[in-house]
Amino acid sequence: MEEVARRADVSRALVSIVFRELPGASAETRDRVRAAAAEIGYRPDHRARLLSRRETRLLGTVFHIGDEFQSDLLVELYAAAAAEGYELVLSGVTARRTEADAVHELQSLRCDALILLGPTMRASDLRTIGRLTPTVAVARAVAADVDVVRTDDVTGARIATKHLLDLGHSRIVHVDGGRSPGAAERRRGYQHAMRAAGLAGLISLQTGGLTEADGRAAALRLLAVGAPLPTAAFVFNDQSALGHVDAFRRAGVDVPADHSVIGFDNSRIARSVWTQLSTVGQDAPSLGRSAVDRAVGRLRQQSTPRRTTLVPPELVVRQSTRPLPDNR
Amino acid sequence: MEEVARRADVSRALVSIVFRELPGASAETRDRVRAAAAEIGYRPDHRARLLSRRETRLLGTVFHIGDEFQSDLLVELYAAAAAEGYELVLSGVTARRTEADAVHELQSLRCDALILLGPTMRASDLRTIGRLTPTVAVARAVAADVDVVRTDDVTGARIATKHLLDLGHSRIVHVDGGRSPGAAERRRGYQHAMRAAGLAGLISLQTGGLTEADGRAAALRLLAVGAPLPTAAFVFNDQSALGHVDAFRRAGVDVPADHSVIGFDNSRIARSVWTQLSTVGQDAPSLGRSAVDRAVGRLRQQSTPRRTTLVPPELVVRQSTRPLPDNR
DNA sequence: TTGAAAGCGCTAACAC
DNA sequence: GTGTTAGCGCTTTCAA
Repeated sequence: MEEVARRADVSRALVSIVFRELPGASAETRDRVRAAAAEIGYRPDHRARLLSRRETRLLGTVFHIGDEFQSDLLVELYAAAAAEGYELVLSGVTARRTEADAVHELQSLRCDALILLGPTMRASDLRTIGRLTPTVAVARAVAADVDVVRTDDVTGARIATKHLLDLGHSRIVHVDGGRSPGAAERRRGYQHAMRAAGLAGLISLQTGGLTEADGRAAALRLLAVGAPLPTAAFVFNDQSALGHVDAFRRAGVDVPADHSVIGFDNSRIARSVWTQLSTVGQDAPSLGRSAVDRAVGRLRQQSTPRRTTLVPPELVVRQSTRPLPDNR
Repeated sequence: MEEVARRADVSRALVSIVFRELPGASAETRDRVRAAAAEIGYRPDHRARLLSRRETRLLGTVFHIGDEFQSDLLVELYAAAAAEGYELVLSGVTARRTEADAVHELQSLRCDALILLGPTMRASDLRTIGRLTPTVAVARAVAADVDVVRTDDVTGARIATKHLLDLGHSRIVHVDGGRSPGAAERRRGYQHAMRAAGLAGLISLQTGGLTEADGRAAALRLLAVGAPLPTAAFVFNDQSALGHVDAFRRAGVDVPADHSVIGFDNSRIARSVWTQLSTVGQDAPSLGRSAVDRAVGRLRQQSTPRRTTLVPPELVVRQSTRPLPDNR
């Protein structure tokens, strides 16, 4: 820095001002300083900067490595953070690196706030973290006293069911997510939609889960009961929906001609030409923006009450859902 | 730190020793210090630590957010780095955040070495980076003067082709990756294997690419030519292979009964029950370990010549490849 | 715009 | 084991 100052023939303080983009230097001087820095390849030392600043302007983000949807979120978080003048610091969770490990790393960096993607830790641990640092939990309902930003699962399930209803279906089964996060909400949304359509009597729930195997098992149970089969199914998530479709097809049922299926998540596999699965997609851009907004908002105004932000999901119609044939 | 020292009734220096796990403190003292730290929730300030250390013991890692395989690598890198006493710092690339941006962040943190996953930047830029900081490029062949750790594509292609040959096939087509990274090597491996089997005359190449659409287009071209169709295909990657399979099936060809297909990458979609694609998998654990070993090795011994480490891939047999029926 | 001074919370080196 | 000193490379504050 000293060297840059010397070359640009200004003071060290001025170099600092230029690199922090603060007022107090003429455009001409800024150019001169930047040129001098470029000459010797100077780049401000981030470590020193962090240490000396009162606030780090760091948003620590914990994510689960390999999670497809969290990747989408990270993309949005990077953009939103930059727009707010904050920097994102990533800390990944793996089988051998716990969420607690990841959080500790970020805490020791003195991040101003923490954004936790799909945290699975105990509510009490979350609360402890939240007391120390402003914390936003994303994409998971948690009972701890922290800000939460997540998709409105009830609405999502209602949208999915409504889509099938609009296509003329009435014998619609819901293969649920068992005890998975969000499963209760999606059951509720399905039931609401059915009741709203005056089809309370046709509400039909099958216990499912997160995996293809879960979807397959539930489908086999349905098929074992025999006719009348439901003409449509709303399945907890895309993975399970694929198992469901596969089981129905193997049993000789034409999907979607004789049986429509809609999933949830808009995961990558649902987009493949192989599957072309209709589904409900989470709004990653909104979730990302909201998460950063909440974090930054709390930093600006400490006393805001913690609250949950619900982001509505959107219907994604592909090839696995069709109007009910006239003869059914 | 001062406060911890006071409570544990030791000097600040001792606290430092305990937290760095250096020799020079009795077990009893260590316990006392740790207890005192826990009492007040003390955790060493990472920023200060980084600033004062001569070496940061940081391995900066640039990865492309959303890339499935790079996620697998990150998991291994975290483990390998920890084992070597280094810390991993992640910096993600998105549509709006370039590799250069990601690298700059890591440089300003003064990472001891850089690990770049699948770098797509120009060789000259890579060279510039490599001159400043020890750098390892992973999973991509680059002509710059940096260390490279990548899968042995030639061997992988040979293994895939050999698998088909072992099943009795001889009319084996290779749908290649066009100008994609690795495509030339895989073509070479295929040709080697065919020649080694005395089938040079049956070598058949189709121009393909990275996507399902590419695989489909190549398949349609093959189908248009009419019989005799190849009885097996080795396709550049899993995605393209799925397009290939889909096109053949739609044309009434039974895969795998009448046409075996093997892909490359062992991507998540290949593992799905839907696809059950035989493929060639990159050895993520070895690649990750090798990358860290190279980086750390160079830090310990600056003068090591730069070199490329080739990691052999492995055959993954699933349901898309079958022995050649006797009547063919 | 400048210059000076203090400080961020550690590590490192050394004498004790 | 202790205590001291000297940084690490910035930001922050203040008076000029």
